[in-house]
Amino acid sequence: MDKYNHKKTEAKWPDSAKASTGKQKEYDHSVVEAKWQAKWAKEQIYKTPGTGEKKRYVLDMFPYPSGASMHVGHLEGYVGTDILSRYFRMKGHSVLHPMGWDAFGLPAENYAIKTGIHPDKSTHENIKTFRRQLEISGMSYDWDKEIDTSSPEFYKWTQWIFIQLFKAGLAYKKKSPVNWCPKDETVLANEQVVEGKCERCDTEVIQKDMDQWFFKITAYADRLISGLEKIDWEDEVKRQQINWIGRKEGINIRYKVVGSDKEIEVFTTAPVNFGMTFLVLSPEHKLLKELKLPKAYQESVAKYIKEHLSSSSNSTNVANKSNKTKTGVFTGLYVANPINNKEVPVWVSDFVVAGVGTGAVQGCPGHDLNDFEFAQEYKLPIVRVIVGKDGDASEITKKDQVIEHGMEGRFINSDFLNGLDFEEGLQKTMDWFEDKGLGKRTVTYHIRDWLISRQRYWGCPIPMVYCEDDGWQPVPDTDLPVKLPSDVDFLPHGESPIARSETFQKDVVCPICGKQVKREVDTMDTYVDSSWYFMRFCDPKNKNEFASKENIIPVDDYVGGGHVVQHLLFARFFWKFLFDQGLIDKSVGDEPFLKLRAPGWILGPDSRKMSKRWGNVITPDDIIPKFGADTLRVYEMFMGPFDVMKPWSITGVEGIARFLGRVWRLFSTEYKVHSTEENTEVLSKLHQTIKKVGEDVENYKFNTAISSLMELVNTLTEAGSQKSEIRNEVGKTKIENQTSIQTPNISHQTSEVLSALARLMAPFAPHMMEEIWVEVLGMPFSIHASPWPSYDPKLIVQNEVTVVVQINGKVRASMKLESEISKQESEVTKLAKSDPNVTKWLEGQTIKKTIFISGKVINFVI
RNA sequence: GCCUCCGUGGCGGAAUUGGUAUACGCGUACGGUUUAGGACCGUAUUCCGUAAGGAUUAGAGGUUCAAGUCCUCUCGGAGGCACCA
Repeated sequence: MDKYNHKKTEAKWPDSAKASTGKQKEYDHSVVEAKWQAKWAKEQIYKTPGTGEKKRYVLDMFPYPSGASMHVGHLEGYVGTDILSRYFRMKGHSVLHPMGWDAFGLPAENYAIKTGIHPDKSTHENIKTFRRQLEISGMSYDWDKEIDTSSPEFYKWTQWIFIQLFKAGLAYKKKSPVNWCPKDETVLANEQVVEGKCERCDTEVIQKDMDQWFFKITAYADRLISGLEKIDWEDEVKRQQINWIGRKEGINIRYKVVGSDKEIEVFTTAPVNFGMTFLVLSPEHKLLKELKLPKAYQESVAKYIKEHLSSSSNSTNVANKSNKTKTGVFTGLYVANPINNKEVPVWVSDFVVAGVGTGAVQGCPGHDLNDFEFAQEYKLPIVRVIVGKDGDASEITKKDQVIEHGMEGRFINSDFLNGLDFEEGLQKTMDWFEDKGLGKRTVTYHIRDWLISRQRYWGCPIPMVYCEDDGWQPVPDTDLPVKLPSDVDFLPHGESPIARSETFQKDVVCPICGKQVKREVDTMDTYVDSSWYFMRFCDPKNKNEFASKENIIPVDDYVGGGHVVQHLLFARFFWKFLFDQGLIDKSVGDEPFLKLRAPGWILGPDSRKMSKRWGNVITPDDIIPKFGADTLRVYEMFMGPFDVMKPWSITGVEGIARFLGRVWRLFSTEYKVHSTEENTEVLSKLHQTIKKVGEDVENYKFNTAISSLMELVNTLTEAGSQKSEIRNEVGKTKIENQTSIQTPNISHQTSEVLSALARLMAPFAPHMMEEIWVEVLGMPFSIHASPWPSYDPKLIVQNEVTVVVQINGKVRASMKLESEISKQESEVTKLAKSDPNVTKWLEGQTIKKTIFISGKVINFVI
């Protein structure tokens, strides 16, 4: 603990500048940062330009303003997008960089239950804290575009979009088994159930039959997969989305139950029907109630069903059962396999899940691992119909002999399929069933329709009324928004607290017949708000539309973590829907987030996740008063790659503070480059850095951008100190005494270098660079509105390069050569052979081969 | 169980298409400066060795003139999916 209690010790910062010379102007970050933050706000320099050729939308996933304030980990993504925004503004783009609040949500309501403080009040207090923390961090948000999902101006349009979905047949109310969290007393979407538990409170989720609102996201399943090809996201995230959607092509086959007129339909992706030896129904299967079982089996089957009826039949996120041995029971029934006219037994087992496919599976144990395990457990026959690439055609008795779909193989023991390739044979089998009218090719999905009803208060009211004559009707546009009532008690009673509001149901009439009706009392999942907020940012004050068509643009750079499946999938669904409705311009495309990056977590100094529990939470308020926002920003970006986890280090922060101190002194000390040689070296370094920083920023490689800036600063400092040494000898003057920045005296040549350096650093350390720009370099306000430096490719080329001499691949010497010479093999060979280190190794040897890599390496093989 | 990504000094981490491994920063040591300092400046710092030299990117093999980078296996870590038919 003591190592990290920097809060307690009075920091000695920021008096570094004053220390080295009594005359130098001090850099007091608290004064400078406050000064420029006020000026930037007053001059509105971050206002989104109304017009502009090169529009660029840079967005953070907006935060939920929780009671705990922001910590330095939250800031990482915000600093990244801030650097991008500042960089693109300097590059001449019209940047839209807004911020807002995902203000509805359960924690505020739970807090209200505990304390009696209204969610509206606590949420807005939290927003104030969050906004202040962002402002003192020097963020360049256009605050004119700020939005708050809990404001009626915003949720009016959430409701309006709901109604559009309803009118398009994509919002519907249906009674179905749903995930119910007994602690939060609300239903949850499948996406919000993690390992059978509530995502928020970790309570075991139970199943309940309830009448709920759904959005038909399944209608977009295919497009949600195919659209991923067009966008720049991490492959990992794309894969997770594809996985969640879970598209599978296969066939539904109907089997006649022997001695009955009933049929059982199974879904399979791999109909290896000559290897089918049984059929399995899930315990929930409807037919089990309809079929007449032989007496001898009735009792055991009923008992099995009772014991193994899944507690969460609808959810595919059921509790972990996969490691258990499979159980099951024979029903006494048989079905006929038409392809070989064999009868196979029908079993019941809970390894077959009701919600997947048809809830019934054909058992082909030779070629499916689950079927194999089941067959082994109950001594059911195992027939081999595929030979894999190992050529083994013997009886299958071991797990690793099972050749599954997707592996290489050829058919055997399968009549007309014999000799066919695995995949080809499956297609032939499907053709056979389709021809006979016994089956039909189908596509199944893992994704379910999105359940959006919540029995909670602090959310957007669902704008629907129920009329006994006309059914569910949307509230007319002119009556929107349906305002959230304030006269409620928050204690949950298994229904929405709004149900107990006296004002909410007052004078509500059916828009069709005018009869007195009741409003829907449930609210929407907060993911509905976040599914379209980024569109509202394009036109946040529009009173007539959710956002006008000409203003909506997709997000170019979207930064945020988590929510990989939920938010990103839901938001893409909304965008595609509104796009299809013609409410988004066709030219901008049907994907909302063109590039997506997730910042890695910042861990505590103890390498544990920051949390109150470990006492390792560090907030911007712990750092900024002592080190300044610039130090915090540069440190967070320098820590490591943007997208990986990394631990906080207070000595690392101090290192950055030292670096910025060096930068300040570099500018505030008279600096000149004298000889031509140093001059070109410095210029070459500068132009290399301009190129590298630009490229790195665009690729989110902020850590290496900063290290190259450090190298440039080191080069400049060295060049400066060489000059000072000369003066020391000649003029016998001490460096410290000769400088003062009161009247900057900077040569033309130098100011070009320094002006470029200041601009390169401006996105990272905006306050100090503004101070340097205006007060030291005497340039007009603001550095953040000045153009990004451009580089000259000719100046990047170094005139001296190092060529390495290898013997058998081992480095034996290196030579500094002029660039031109380093490209000539004969010249380099001659020079290399004359190097004493090389001759020593080559003595008495014959060179078998020489490999020459122009300008880099010459390798002699002996 | 399956899939994906990752493993580089005391630490965080750099390294175009295979072409000087350890950039940059932290820490440490010594020296300087200062009334003093946890500030600032300088030098050193992968390991072994006085040196010449040798070893080194989790471990073991392989391809290559040349491997942190490509291939195979093993170990370790992170994440995702998890009876998906």
